[in-house]
Amino acid sequence: MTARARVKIKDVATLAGVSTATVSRALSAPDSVGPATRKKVMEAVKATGYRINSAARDLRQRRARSLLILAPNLSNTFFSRIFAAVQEEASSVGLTVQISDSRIGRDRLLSLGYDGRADGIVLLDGGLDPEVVNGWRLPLIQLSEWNDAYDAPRLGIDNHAAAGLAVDHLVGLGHRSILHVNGPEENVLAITRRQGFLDAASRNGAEATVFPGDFTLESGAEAARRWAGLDNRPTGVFCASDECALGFVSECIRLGCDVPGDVSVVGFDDIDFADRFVPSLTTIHQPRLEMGRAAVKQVVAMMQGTPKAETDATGTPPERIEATLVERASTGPAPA
Amino acid sequence: MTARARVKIKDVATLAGVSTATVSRALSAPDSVGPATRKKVMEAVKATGYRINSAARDLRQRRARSLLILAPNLSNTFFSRIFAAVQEEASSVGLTVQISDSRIGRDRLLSLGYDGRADGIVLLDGGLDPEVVNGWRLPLIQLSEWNDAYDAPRLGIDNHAAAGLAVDHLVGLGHRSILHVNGPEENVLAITRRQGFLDAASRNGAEATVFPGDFTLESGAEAARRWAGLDNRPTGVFCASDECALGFVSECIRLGCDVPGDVSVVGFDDIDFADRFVPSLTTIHQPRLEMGRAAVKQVVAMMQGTPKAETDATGTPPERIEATLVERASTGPAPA
DNA sequence: GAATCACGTGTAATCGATTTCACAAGGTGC
DNA sequence: GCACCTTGTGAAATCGATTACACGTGATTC
Repeated sequence: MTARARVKIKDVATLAGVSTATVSRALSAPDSVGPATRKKVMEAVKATGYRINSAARDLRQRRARSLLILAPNLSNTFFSRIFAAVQEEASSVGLTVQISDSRIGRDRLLSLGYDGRADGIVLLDGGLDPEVVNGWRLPLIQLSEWNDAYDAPRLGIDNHAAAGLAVDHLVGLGHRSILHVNGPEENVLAITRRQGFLDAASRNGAEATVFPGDFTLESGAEAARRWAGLDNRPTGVFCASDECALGFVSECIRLGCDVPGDVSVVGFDDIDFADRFVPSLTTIHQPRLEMGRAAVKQVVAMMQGTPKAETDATGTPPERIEATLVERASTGPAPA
Repeated sequence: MTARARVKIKDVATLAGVSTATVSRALSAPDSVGPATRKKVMEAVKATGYRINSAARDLRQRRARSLLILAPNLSNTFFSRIFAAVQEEASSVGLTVQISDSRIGRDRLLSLGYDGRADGIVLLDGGLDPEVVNGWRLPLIQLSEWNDAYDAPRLGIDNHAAAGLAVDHLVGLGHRSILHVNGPEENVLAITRRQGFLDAASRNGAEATVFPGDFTLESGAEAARRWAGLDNRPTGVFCASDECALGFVSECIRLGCDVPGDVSVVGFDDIDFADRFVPSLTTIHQPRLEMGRAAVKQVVAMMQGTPKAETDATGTPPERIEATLVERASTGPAPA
């Protein structure tokens, strides 16, 4: 409550009549000091309103009790729930969270993982320069997106198989010609989903078409206009993201087509609006809460020294988290 | 590139044949060392791959070059764009960003603003214990939400007036009976918007009704069901948030009502989906990018020592950022 | 030519914690 | 009653930077 100068451990020590070493121990390992001393210290702490100075502790302990989250676009709605999960889990084990757009300058980026402010990284971007990523000597986990050139474990759903779920669902409803609205060309997720789409279509003997896209609402709308102009319109559509799917559906409705009467649309991610949109969106559900939590748990495990041999083996199979298809109102039987 | 132990300033100094003081100066104030020395140092830095240890620098300089953002719910789509703006602006002035849910435990929260890890706070939550907030002795700005008990400047739109815009718009379209779906009882934004709604309705001589809500999609849907059960349904609806409005509209459509044919709906915030929803949502636009940027600029100014007298004057009028009404497809003339 | 100044640099103190090491006091075992 | 733990504590080194202060050099001023 004292509004004077910052109180430091020395002040607490003086007030309690002990040494700073004892105060430090009383706070970080209460069992290592005598009960009477502990009580005196705690009282002095309370009386002075002492709060530790993290910089000093971080310096001495050479760690920051902090995690860094990097994502290519902080305003992306898909990420926000992951941020929340990561922050929650991190906070529960006493770690603070630093967040940054991963598309800041190369040098700034390098510094982030190098300045000792974080002691673990959750990376949601597979598009960074591998040299930068591998240059960091910090426990790091790739979440959702990945890059084979990164020398770090990954965590996420099986995107190839998930795309298959979408195709199987559409085929099961009788759709024989299916369109895929792709994500950005160079994005691993997009590439994997696209391949999963093609493989599943071929496995099911369905006709497959692919339109370019970039995960955004606009690209979905654009694809819808292009789709509307086709002679033989595919009756089933699998979009590489929910935003794209929502854009597609909106534009269809605007163009006077009925969803799912004229065309069935499946999205990917199950973002918050997916079930509130009209029609609600059939989509691939990614358990983002679970993903965020698992990522933190794994980074923390690495921080606590999982044997190096295990963590930096490039061949480590990615940890898999189950994705499921949620059937909603944007898909229905193929029109006759 | 050397993969050996972390290199420190001493190593650079040795390699360059100068003292650590000179290295430090060469890096932080290049003009203060001779050109030849500077060159030697820079080369040594490059050769060793030296990166500063922030903990050491933070300790010595008693600052962290870091901003803390606090929001009541990190996965809220309204905030994500603000986060992005804050991060971008902060990064551009060399600050890193720490993020946390503001509804973590009181003690953890206190520590966040007290442990020297941040030297400025952007607070997006008006519902915290004022004792905690005022206990922090850090430049702090209230963004979007505010609390009169916080002893800190605020930044945001004029919510009272903005609600008026919504009402005026509906009245202008001929609606005489208007429903407001409120936000959480104790939330300042909700309270202010509600009051703005009531005042504007009375000023316009329109009939006003208020339903409870909590900003969520579900509460909007719930309100729609309740609205549908009324004998004399208001024809205009003003929701305290876009999510709520989207929930309301979705549910209306589900119930077979036409928007805006049977009922016109106005939202608040202009989140990303607002213009993609079908029908696209008429809403109050909050310039979140601008808000985030302005907040950072102001905190930074405070950090650099705007005279105390100015920054902690409780009577400082809140900085105002202009909100506008965006007319889209969810509102139309009142049915005859 | 003495006094003064500007400039570049090094030495050492400093930031505020943690942790190693040493040691005193009291308890055990034989 | 001696050797040997165990426990609790303090003194001082340490983490890795920044910076106050002092000093040497050469230029400027009168």
